[in-house]
Amino acid sequence: MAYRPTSLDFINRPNPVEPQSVQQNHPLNDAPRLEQSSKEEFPRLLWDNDDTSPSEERPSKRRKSGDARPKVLNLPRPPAVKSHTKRMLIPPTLSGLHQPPPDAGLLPSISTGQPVRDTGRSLANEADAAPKPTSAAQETESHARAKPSPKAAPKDVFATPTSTSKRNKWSEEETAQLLKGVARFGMGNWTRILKCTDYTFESRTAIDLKDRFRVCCPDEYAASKKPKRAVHEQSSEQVQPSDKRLPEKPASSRLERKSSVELRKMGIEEPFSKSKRRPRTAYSKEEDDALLEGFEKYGNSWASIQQDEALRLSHRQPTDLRDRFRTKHPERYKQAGLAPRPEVFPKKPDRRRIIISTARQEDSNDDPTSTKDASNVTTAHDHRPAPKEMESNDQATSGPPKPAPITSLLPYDDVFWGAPFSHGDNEFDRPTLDRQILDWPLDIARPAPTTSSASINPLVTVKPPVPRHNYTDGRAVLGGSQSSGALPSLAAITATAGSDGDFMEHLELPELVGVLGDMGYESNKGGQIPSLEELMS
DNA sequence: TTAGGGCTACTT
DNA sequence: AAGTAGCCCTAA
Repeated sequence: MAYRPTSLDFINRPNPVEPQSVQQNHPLNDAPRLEQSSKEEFPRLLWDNDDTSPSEERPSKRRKSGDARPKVLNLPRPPAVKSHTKRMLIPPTLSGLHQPPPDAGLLPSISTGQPVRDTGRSLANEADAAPKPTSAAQETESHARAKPSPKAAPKDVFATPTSTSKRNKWSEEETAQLLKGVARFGMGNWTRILKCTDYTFESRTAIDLKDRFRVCCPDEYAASKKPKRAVHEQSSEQVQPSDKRLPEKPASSRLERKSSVELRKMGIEEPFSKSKRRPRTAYSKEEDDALLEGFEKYGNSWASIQQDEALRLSHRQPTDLRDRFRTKHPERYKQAGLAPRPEVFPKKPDRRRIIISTARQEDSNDDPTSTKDASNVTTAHDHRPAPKEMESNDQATSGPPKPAPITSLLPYDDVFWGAPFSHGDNEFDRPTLDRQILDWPLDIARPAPTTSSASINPLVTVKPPVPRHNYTDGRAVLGGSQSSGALPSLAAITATAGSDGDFMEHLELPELVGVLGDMGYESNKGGQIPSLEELMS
């Protein structure tokens, strides 16, 4: 999830008046933090953390990976983010800057003792001022957002360290900004409102805006959610003065509602318009078939597909057809030489645990009863296991719901092989087994393990996860699964060990035996995985 | 007109 | 809260 800066981010910048003198090192690599760096070091660290020659010019290009340098700081790296992305990720080098210094409570507040927001400015005055470009509006967006607005005084967290609540309460003024933005851009254009420099928000996200609007104007929001016809039917209700609405919500949320009088005070005369966004319409099987047929006929000429009357896709925009094909047939889309849909970075996994699920072999993949019931509307993930399917193991039959077993080992996207398995001083870095492995012998219905060993081989019990992410470089392709081209989990790799003798040649992942070796097991005997008893002992 | 990629409603 | 997918924006 995108990092959301808080007021601490601004407050905890190095104090220009009284620099810290306490030595702080990076918790991961013991490198000195930026706070200790001199002014000369600062840009150097930003641009090139290993460059020790001050006279050397800053390189105009990024260095190639082959340009080996001896003193590279081995910092963990965040996921690659495009330069123009709006996600605000703090470089690891700066990771200490958004944490309170150890002596934060001793430092005076940077805000000059005015934690109370300036609420004296009346909403009417605010409304009178038409949304004209302000000085803040003339700044760049990032600048404007990085610099706390004078209207939104930062919380005095140093003076009251215990009051650093995670709840960022909406002020009247901020709410007025939001409502004016909605009146201007329409409901649904939350990001646009957020980006607009005419309005200032306190570290809000687009979802925050939507949530706040839903609280303040629940009827308008609800009306905007209804289908178009229903919205028209509700039009009289929509223009009804909001202070006469029937109370359906608890009193607490009613207090937040904005009456039409209040809205008028803010300069909002017209009822809120809905976002111009078209309603979502799922694709039918007929449309998908026609689209596939059209693609085979016209290729990526989406306009041609749309205009072909025989395909009956004229109600879809060419771009929509492209979008649908990209989602529905990613492989074919890729084969056409087109870039796949940009990947959304998954949540950072918890690498403290390696969970081995006790998924049964018989309920894997081939069980048609466990698949999500097919609806008329097809989706692009039809070939994937639905979440319900993953939970359809015997553990889910009764009793309190257990957390769904995680069927992949060592998620690929955050593998940091250097430290966790080599640092013996942190037990949380060590792999562990899920307790559900202990249920395995109780399952009498289970077929005998494929190994002849009398001991339980936990790795045989691993349910190979269905690949979810495709990779085009083929660096991690198992056996014959070339077509999917997906990076398998370690579970999938180990489960197929022995059936495919040379699979290791295609992998860049570390061998499991190496991992086990770091746990204290000697590098294996002939590729044998240690038994559960050995692992548990 | 298309490609690339972001936004957001909706579902789980 | 996270994932998915339909819609949207914008550069080329």
